[in-house]
Amino acid sequence: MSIKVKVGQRIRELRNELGISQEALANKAEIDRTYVTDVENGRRNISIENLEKLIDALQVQLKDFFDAPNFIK
Amino acid sequence: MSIKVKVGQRIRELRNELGISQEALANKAEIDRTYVTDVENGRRNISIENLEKLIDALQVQLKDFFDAPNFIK
DNA sequence: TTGTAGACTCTTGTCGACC
DNA sequence: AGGTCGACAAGAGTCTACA
Repeated sequence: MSIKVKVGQRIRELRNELGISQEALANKAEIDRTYVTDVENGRRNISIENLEKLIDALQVQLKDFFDAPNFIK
Repeated sequence: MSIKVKVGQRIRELRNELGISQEALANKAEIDRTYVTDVENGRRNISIENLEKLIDALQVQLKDFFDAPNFIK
């Protein structure tokens, strides 16, 4: 499975834990809502700057974002 | 300090620990050497796919790459 | 609320060359 | 070995609109 898909799944997982909509997350992170949809569905190769914004908005540390079974090799 | 700069510093740190050149790292990760230079110097907003390639080539886990003082908030 | 599509701008990422 | 430049194709990221 590609890293894009794994990142998308992890974002969706954390967003659901927070109980907020894609639009609310996009607003918090100050990025486009339709772009969040694409990222969650593994269709975009997100840059580190936008990934950091999303992870901040999800209120986790970068290292904890990647501390999930999917990311371990 | 921007995430681009932090990522660049961390890549350089880990590359130096491995004792390999930018060119050797670029070859291992299958990305362009001049691009590695720019990334290490914090001038490029790298995508998750290329960042994963570099981190693989540096032989660390994603979560360990981001488990450094610079990245903790 | 989420997903998709189209059109758009600007940057990523590659490559060759030179220092 | 590392840094920079210039040119380029490809893709990131935005926005409007509609289902």
